[in-house]
Amino acid sequence: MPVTIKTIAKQCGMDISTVSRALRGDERVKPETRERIRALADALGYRPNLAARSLQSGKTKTIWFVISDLANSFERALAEPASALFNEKKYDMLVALYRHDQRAYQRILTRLGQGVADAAMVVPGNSWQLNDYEELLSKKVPLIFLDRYIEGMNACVVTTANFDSAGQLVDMCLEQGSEEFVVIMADNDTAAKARLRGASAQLEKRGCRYHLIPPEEVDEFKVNCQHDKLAVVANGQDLIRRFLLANKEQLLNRDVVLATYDNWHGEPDPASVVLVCIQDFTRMAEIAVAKLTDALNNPNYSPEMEIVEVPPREIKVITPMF
Amino acid sequence: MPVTIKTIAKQCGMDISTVSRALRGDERVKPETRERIRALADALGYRPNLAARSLQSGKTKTIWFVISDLANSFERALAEPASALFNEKKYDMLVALYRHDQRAYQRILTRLGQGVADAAMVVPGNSWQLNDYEELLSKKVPLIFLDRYIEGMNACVVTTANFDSAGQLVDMCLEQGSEEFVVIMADNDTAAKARLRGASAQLEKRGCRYHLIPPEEVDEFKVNCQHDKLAVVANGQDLIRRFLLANKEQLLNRDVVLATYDNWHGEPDPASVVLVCIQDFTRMAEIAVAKLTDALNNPNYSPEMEIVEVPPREIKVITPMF
DNA sequence: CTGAAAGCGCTAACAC
DNA sequence: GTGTTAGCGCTTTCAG
Repeated sequence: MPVTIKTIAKQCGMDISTVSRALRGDERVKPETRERIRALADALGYRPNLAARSLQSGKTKTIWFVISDLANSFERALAEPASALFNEKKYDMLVALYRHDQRAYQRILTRLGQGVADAAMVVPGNSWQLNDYEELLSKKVPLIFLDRYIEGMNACVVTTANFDSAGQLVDMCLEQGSEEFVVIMADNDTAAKARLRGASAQLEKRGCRYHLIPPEEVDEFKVNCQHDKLAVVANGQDLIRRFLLANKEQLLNRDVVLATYDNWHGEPDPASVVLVCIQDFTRMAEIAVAKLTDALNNPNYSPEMEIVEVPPREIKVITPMF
Repeated sequence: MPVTIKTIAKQCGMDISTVSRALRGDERVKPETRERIRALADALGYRPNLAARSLQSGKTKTIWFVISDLANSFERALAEPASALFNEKKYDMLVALYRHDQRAYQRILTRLGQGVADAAMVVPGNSWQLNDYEELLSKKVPLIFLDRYIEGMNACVVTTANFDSAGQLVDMCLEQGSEEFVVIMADNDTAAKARLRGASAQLEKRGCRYHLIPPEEVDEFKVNCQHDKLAVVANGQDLIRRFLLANKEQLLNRDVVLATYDNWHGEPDPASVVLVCIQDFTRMAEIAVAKLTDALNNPNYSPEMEIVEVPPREIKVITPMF
């Protein structure tokens, strides 16, 4: 039998309400009895039943961080600082995975609607609909979107300054001498869209020749370069590698610069330089957590559209080690 | 006001108990009324309150997957299949991070003791103590350890066949012609220990010259090679790269083979070949989930020491792309 | 087939 | 300073 406040009450001949008060540090309980009760609770290994507490209070002191999977460094880099920050504010943060699975994701939203968490941070999939969230919005579950968001949705969004950073990457490639560009970018979510627009806008502005490759075609697309110095800009190392593989011959005698986001593993080969735009995960986590705790502390919270753009932390320049 | 079974009961003039039964598909409710009630519940957007349900039942239908952070591919690769498998069995799986932080980890164990989850899968940190778990063990919370475990603990463990796989890697390096080995491996957890033992045992058996480098020293350790064909065996790409960096000069004119676990990003440079032992994450997840659901369905479950060793899925051979 | 009632563990308004 | 009581939403006997 688990130890409840009732057990404790019996053992020390007090009423359960006194025990409850003592354990939660209510001023009205006489200091001695409070200590006596606490000591007893400790001795018995008492643990408050969270289900009961949350049934009573309507709160869980839990936040869900809803993401597709753990493949993307963005989500991963965010999870750790966010969890630490929530812990400081006496919340537990848990990661829920929807695995690119519509059913799993509906299930998570349903759970949130059932009050498993007091609020949620979400990195949505790119086919998600506004009306999936209607229930949560109407229940006023504080919600914050990270990186990308659902268009038309009334919620706070924390995202990297994607348009600007893509332009910055283009300019840095130019500084490295690039004369022609390959841009491999999707436009299936708001973050990708902004990057794509940012890169193209800058390239137009600089009057550069460039090729736009949709990620689906990267394995077949044969690029037709006119210049010797090529830059490849893409969302992630994997896309770049697949492009390079598909265009091996073209690239053998060319000077290549690569530009991407978040991560580069290993040598720059076959490029001379890799530029990596590192997003400011810590800052984004801080902002998201602050916004969410504000909402939680605000009794008449109501969702409001707001987009917070966080500039990248740095653009890392990776050169060969060997 | 949220919709409860009471709301529904009032609206259709039935008792709450009937509504409860109808919603959970109890045979005793007349099919018509059952449908009527269900339709009404749907229309009102009823969502069962999980806190209430779990207070009543003592169950949460939730599993926690407790890991340090999302940096290791092992934990990440496990999370997705495990979460899918649990969903199939009507459980929600959530990832809890302890961030290499003793307090965070204690907090998680406390929560588990408070019944936030019906069971947990744990990848423990390497300084964890048996007595941290006493409470959970005594409360008979089903627990399963993955990859590594707490020595002396009465719990089921699912791990890769680390001893054997390390030996296999050594042999495959030999097949590639390696004549001398560098082994960079820690011995601070049971999995690392097994790999270290496995590699050394095989090297002894084959009579190979080898150097053992503790990970802490990898950045300074200057290896003194006698042969031209060197193999570097380590837990992870990062350690290997740091070793290579620290021993650049030594390696310039040597033929190098690298061997590691789980992942290799990018080109093999400066090696000719990288051997990557891929653990069988799906299989491990399957076993862990099966064991755990068995325990959950077993009314008189009691923890029992058992180590399940899963052979690696494959040893991938990575050769240069360019 | 349905209703009445107890109770899961805890909190909080209200007594005294 | 402490006890009494009602109730959070749901499940589950037990009656009828």
